[in-house]
Amino acid sequence: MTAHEVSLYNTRTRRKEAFVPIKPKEVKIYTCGPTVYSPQHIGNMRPYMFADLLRRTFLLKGFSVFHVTNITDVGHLTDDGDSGDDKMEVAAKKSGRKAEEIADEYTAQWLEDRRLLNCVDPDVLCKATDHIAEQVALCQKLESKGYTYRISDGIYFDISKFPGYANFAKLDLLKEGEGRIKDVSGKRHYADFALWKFAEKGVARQQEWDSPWGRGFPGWHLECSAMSWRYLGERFDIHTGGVDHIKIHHTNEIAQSEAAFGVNPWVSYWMHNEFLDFRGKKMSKSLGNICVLRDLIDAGFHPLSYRYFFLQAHYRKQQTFTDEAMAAADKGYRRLRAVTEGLAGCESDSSEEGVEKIVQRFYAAVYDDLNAPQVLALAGEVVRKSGLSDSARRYLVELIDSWLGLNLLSPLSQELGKESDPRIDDLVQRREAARQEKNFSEADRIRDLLMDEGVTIEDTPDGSTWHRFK
RNA sequence: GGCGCCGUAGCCAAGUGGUAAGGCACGGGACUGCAAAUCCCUGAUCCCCGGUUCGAAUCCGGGCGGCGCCUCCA
Repeated sequence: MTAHEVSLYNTRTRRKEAFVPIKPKEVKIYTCGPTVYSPQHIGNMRPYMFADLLRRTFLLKGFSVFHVTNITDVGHLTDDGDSGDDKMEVAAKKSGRKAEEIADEYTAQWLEDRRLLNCVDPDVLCKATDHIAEQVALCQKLESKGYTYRISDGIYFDISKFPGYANFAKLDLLKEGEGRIKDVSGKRHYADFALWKFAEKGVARQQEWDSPWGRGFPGWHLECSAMSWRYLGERFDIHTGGVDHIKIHHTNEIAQSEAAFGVNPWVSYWMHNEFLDFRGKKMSKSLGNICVLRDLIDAGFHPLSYRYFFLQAHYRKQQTFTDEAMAAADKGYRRLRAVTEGLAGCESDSSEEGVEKIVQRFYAAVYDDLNAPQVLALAGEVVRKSGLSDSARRYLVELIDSWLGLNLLSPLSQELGKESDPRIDDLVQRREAARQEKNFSEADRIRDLLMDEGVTIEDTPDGSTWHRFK
């Protein structure tokens, strides 16, 4: 335990603040999850690695953590003016498959990528389609309190009934998006948003449900309020997501939740991760410059090298992804781990002089708004420059890795699986024999041969080993 | 047009008032038959101009440049 207090940047107040939980020693976190209509690219994974760090931070602090993440599998329109199509429906139509099938496929991929990136599973992983009743209930609650109105297209939230609407994102409602009101006839203000959309007559939707207002489907913003309500209550500590959600999605969540529950603030701390840039632009599906984790693995990178890459920059800053930077991260990660995995067999000793000082620096960096780059630098210092004994280093690496989540103490070679190939073994042996006879031209010929097919040889005092580098 | 962010060595990046973390690459050295791997050494005064201050990358003003949101996006 340590005296440091956790300091987090709160979007709601635009300041770094000391964290004060609603209930002592407990933290309730809600993370906006993926809309599973397409693959999640590596930029999409940033919010989950960030949320994972946040979760680990509170575990380190000795808090009990309850973490909820949603999966959006209905209602997220292609346009936030409430007039676009549902993304799931569009994807289903395009591929001729069932929306549910598509959702399952991309959910599975997302979960697999999370696992590969060592993101601990949330305590609750909830799908919007499994919580229609909660969404209907929340909409009814808002209706009974007079925050809604009905038009031909659906039930809408009336922002004029919620005076603080523009505060969170510091919106200038007179100037922004004035044209949007045209999108849906009957909307009173362009920023009013759909809580429940009616199914269009004559248009077959795969996803629609009965409700007090007739058949239809929930608006996208509603699910987060409804599901957090069910699992976290009417108020909770931290809500996370990408910066792109501040203006519309989170602003709407706040409006409907504070209106429905009569609380203020609904969420104490709002935390947002910045985007990943790729070739000078943000990586996004609409720009088409995406790259998924599988692509990195196929290029020969270790999946956790991408986590290492992520940890090299602060979550609140745009990070630039380049092939060169990714290769640098992969090299740095493998080198670090090659040293730390050797400590796994050591005793762990925290009593050595100098350990406590590093422990304190570690906590200070973690609790200062999750300063991962500094913690990563500290890990390198411990391993290479601290002058501490192996058992002291083992203690520190274990502690630091409990936050970084880089598997620093497990053997990399074992994890990757030792490849066997008798033909290559034979060539390596023939090269060894040639070297013994000082027939170096033959030895080098064999080495070049192997190099051409992506196999590199390493000579050690105990003989030669080989591995594929491609 | 409105709101917000950013500009630190070749690349990715910490640091937000006291004289620039870390990773990768490059170069030099050790090791090696030569390599590879490994280890050691090595580099920046912080976009420009002006101001505040004993002192600024760090605060203020003005430029230049890049990005994000305001339309789907983490």
